[in-house]
Amino acid sequence: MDKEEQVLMSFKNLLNKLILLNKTKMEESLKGYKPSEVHCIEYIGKHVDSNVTKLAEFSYMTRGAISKMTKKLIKKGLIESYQKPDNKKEIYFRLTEQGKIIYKIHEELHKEFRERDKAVFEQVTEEQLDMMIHFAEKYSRHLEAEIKKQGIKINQNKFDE
Amino acid sequence: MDKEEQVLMSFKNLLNKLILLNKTKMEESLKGYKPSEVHCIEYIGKHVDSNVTKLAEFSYMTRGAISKMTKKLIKKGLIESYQKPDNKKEIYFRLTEQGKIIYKIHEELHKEFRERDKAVFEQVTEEQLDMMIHFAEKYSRHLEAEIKKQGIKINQNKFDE
DNA sequence: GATATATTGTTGACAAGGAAACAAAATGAC
DNA sequence: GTCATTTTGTTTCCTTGTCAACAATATATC
Repeated sequence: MDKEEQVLMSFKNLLNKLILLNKTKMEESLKGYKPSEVHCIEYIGKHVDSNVTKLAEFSYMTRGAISKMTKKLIKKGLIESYQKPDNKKEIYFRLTEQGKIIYKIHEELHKEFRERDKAVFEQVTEEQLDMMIHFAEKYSRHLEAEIKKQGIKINQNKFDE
Repeated sequence: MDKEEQVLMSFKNLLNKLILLNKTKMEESLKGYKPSEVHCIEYIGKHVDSNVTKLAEFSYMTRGAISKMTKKLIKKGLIESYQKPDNKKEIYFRLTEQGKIIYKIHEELHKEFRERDKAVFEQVTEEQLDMMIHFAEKYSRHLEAEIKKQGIKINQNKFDE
């Protein structure tokens, strides 16, 4: 295995572990809420006028899946939908009071995770962090161009958090 | 969003795009074979005496899921199982001739992917690659320790390829 | 304006994978 | 040796998410 592959493998491994650990932690603090649901709440909490399509793109999931999930979140009373007077097609979401509580807890958890991993980040310089971000974004843009070239719809699944 | 978060977000984004693109490419070349199946074939091709448990650990999936998948792969004639005379419990897998063909095609695809992304890697130095690998592995080990501390079983899903 | 095309959200059928319970065998404790 | 514990693989039930078809609305073209 050469270095190119090694980089990607180590990233995959890292994120798998991170997902596993954080998911387990989250299930303790937020019993009854699935990671994908919390993820959805997080996005809605951070973006005004989020709708099914935008959520799907952000989450790398299909609109169908998001449609079902938002319905469930509405039923659970965590989000509510609304429309605008000049558009009868698009449906937007916002958090309910209960949803905001979940959002808050999730934020706290994130802080906890950061605290937990602080030691690791203390061992790299800011320049190194910048370098990695730059690399990942450059690579991302390269893939983005390839995806466009192929005419692939970004709707498939994977890697949330 | 601070830099710590930004690094992880950019990694997630990168891998999501990579998975999406490679998956689509793979579905063209290997019609009828799911990414998880190919992934499984890849592991079996690379490791002698692979069994359900090892495959599960490697793939971040449950033994149940792997058990079902290997059965399907056997039915499709891509792998075969065998046992050792001194162990009536463990069941090992190896590729059939047909499986080796799939393995080969997958290898070729990988080369193709590397070629496609060469330009990105040409813009970073070997030291930078080393640095990133080192960071990811260090972080991984940190999480590994945390996971052990919590007594979590590594069995959940996510991030293959 | 009218009409074709694209976008948005929804649904039902289906498949993949997780959780938990289980049997069989291996390992460990004594 | 015997008995308890652990490991391994399997199965059943259930949840999640994809796919594809669809209706409703919006946008583009003429």
